[in-house]
Amino acid sequence: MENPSEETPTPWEGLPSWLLGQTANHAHRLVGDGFSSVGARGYHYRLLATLEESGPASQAALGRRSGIHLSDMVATINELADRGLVERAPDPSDRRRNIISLTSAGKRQLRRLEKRLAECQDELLAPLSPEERQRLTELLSRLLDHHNQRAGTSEEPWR
Amino acid sequence: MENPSEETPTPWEGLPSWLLGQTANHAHRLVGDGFSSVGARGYHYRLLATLEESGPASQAALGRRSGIHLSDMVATINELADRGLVERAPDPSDRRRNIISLTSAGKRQLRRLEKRLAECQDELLAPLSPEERQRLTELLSRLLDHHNQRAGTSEEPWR
DNA sequence: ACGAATCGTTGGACGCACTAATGATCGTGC
DNA sequence: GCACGATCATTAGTGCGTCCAACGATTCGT
Repeated sequence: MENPSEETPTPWEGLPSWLLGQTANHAHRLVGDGFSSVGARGYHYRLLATLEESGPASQAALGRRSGIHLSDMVATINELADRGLVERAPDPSDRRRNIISLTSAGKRQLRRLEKRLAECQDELLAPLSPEERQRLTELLSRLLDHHNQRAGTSEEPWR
Repeated sequence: MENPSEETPTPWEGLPSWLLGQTANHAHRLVGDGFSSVGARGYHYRLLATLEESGPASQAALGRRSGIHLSDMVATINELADRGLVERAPDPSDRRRNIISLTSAGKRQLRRLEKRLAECQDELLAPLSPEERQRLTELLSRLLDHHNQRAGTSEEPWR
């Protein structure tokens, strides 16, 4: 939002959905800036992290594990491969697949991103005490679980 | 995110910034769906609400009050004007300006949107008790205030 | 009267999420 | 053994929200 100068409060300003969205915006900007300061963005971190924790895998598998849409994997991997952080190699046992793996440069970049990320969490939660941070995290987790569940169950009726 | 099916938890899943973003996503979808069920989107509500509370005004003024970028006001007003919810008239006293005003159809639409919005808040916070809702709102407000303040102060050095 | 500021508008960008369509390739049921 | 359906990678395009750069037209300050 460009102009935070508000004399008269707007009707939507107190709504939880608005509060959530705005706070998430700040968080997003914080994290995004942190990432872009080392030439990366969210998808890069998510892919690198997934790659480290589950080892080399096909794009589709990585997409499932990281929650990145298959369509967006292509560009993300292109970008990372261009920077030499990741390698794309054909799978000899299944010619449809590419096997993506983390290079050592990729690992170093991941370390950098993790560091930035931790710093951002702290900046984000700066005005909150440790107990408050804990409570906020717990409340958000509950909300998220609830809504993720709803999303999962209504799609299950396949088969 | 397309695929919430995760066996192994990912490293970023517990981070406040992630929780915030995901929850905000659900909220955004909820509200967006609510709005689109009456043929509107977020900017429409914000503009209509601003219009009601501050009366007819120029696009620039409305942009400042609603936090909608001047560039985006054009399309928003076009869409609302096409639906007859808003009227664009030249300002006789300043030919640069258009004066935007709310029609009665616009007011009715605003009522609908407010109703949907309230329903969405409830759906969003469904798993939380009234006290928890209160606490969440308070924590988020604190965070938001903190970060909005930071944004405001560093730009002040005009004049 | 002149330059600075404001107003509306256009056209573009970005990040994230998602849909649809295509051509390869694989696997299974029959 | 092979046809059909599923899976994989890729391209292209949508949507929302946010923002930037540039433009002509107009008005304001001095």
